[in-house]
Amino acid sequence: MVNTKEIARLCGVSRGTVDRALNNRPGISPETKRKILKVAEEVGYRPNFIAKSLVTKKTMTIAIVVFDINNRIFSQIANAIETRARELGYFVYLTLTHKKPELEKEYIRYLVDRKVDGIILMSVNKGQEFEKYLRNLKVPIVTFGNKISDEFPFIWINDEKAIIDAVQYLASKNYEKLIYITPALRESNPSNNIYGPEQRLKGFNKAMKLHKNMESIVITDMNYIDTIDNISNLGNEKVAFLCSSDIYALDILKYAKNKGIHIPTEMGLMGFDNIDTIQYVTPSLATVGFSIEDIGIQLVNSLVDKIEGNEIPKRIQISHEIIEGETV
Amino acid sequence: MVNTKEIARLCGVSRGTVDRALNNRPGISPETKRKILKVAEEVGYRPNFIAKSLVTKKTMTIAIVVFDINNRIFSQIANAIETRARELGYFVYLTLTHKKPELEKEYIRYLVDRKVDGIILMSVNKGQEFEKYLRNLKVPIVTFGNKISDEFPFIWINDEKAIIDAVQYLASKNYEKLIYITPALRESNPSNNIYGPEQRLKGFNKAMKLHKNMESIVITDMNYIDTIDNISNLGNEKVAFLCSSDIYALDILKYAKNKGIHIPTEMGLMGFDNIDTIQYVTPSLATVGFSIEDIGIQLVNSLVDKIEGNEIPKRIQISHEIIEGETV
DNA sequence: CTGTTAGCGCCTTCAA
DNA sequence: TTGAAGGCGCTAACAG
Repeated sequence: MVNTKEIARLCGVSRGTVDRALNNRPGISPETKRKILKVAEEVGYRPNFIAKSLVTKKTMTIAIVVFDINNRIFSQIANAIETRARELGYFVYLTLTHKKPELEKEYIRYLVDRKVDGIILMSVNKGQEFEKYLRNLKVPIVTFGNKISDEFPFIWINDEKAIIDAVQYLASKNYEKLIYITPALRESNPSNNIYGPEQRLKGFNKAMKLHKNMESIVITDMNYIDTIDNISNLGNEKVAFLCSSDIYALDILKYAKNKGIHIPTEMGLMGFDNIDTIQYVTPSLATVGFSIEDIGIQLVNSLVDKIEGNEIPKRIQISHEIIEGETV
Repeated sequence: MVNTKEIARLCGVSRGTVDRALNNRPGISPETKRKILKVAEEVGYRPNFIAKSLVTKKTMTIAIVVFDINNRIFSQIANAIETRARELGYFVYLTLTHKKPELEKEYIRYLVDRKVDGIILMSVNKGQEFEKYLRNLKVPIVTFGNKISDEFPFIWINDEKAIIDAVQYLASKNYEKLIYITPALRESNPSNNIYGPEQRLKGFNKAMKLHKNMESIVITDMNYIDTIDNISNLGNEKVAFLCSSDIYALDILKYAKNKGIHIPTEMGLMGFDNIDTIQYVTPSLATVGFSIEDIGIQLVNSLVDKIEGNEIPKRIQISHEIIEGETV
């Protein structure tokens, strides 16, 4: 691979002049510039981005750090992030933590060693120690899904309000008893960051105070299907299952079909996230939707803003809406 | 950020010695090594990966270049690739081409400028010019999905045989007429690489020669639902729809439900890919399955092998299987 | 065992 | 307008 030194030799000029020609810097005659560009073209010159990064201290690289992308919602976000980042000239590292706090810390560390310009993070870690860890890294960070603290910009919906709206919607459909499914709460280690699910649960509890005539059960079990199976008295009241994520709702839908339980006459069902998978199921699933793509775009916009030294908002709230469906 | 020069100064030794301590290189006394490591620890020294890459000419980075990851199958592959790559110490760039040939070429070029060690590619481009382009880049490449040529290692199932098996399976269920759905064939520009869909169609045509008593129609239209709607005579023979991808099958399933067409009594339906989405639909979709995770792992293994200078097989064939379902 | 020197390929400053 | 020199932070080769 030919470098600027070689081009300088070929053109009989100095490397500084070659640099001026190649990077449109002032202080060079049109002729020599033309000549240099011509030679560069001929020999197929390509700048070494690594060398450039070493001196400019800019890698034009950001990283997305997330559990995994098997869950639709994360792959959709990653897709949006990559697309927007490329528009702004950034390449993106994909980094999966598999919900392991130590791995997450290690990977973030490595990314900083690699001099990424910024990080988009859905964290498994939380707490003061972690905040200090991130702070010391001195790398621009924006977060989504699981908030870390007010210090790190958070771009997401209002989970609490969204669940309240969902409950309100179910109430308007005359349900008398709600069973809230949120397995994440027990599934993960207590030291893990589960801000999202926590906010949603908080919303649920608040909502129940607003609807005092409604009964409620909260299931935090990963074997929620078994648990449901044991609550066999679906008889007396009009009951609905509200799930903290569509994937659980889909599971329950499947269960109900197998059991021959008719939805929505025998039980109501509502999800959350509006992942694209649900468009293929029948009856169509009621859920809470929001623009995942918008989140991805805003994450990148904010991060790049921060990278460029601007102040950015600590919180951007994405709007949500109730998606009606045949399951309620 | 402190560097080796600073540590050398603090320890009163030369940078060479510091390097020996930090990188476990021989030729250093245990004491000085201990001392240097201690100081490095204290000042929170972190190696600059960019600088290191510049001299070693290794970035420990690979890239995955693919259309997008909205399609489940690609996000599953990307997930597997990232996971395996991290195990081997590589970070991965996610690069989406949105099926635009020029973008793909440009991005690959940039990745090479960034000195990625290798590329995992599902190509939109094809042809001799493109092959030459890749060859000149002199970067290790492995491919999946759309083969480019025998020159570039290809890790994938045998699409042709898989469709033949699918037809065989449908024949065993006594279907008399098959309608093959493969919109990709017309959806994309003729100069695009659609090796996968082409192989599958080839398999379908071959299979039809083996089953001369069966009728067949091939629909290459993106508006296949409309087309199907016009073929209203589902009356006489026992007919099945075979789709080149599960996403089309899911679409048809939805259509049939809306139309009140009963599956499988009034028509059979079979997909391809076995994406995880289908586990939630009823009736359960018959399809062709294979280990997507295995493909991801093998892609990384092969690429890294090649990066390390070893010869790797030009073709690794992943096995497939018929997944039975209630739709046939 | 340790220090010195010379790069990797680029950018930046200062002189000429 | 151009050239020369120095440095980004690290590795590598050769002396001592």
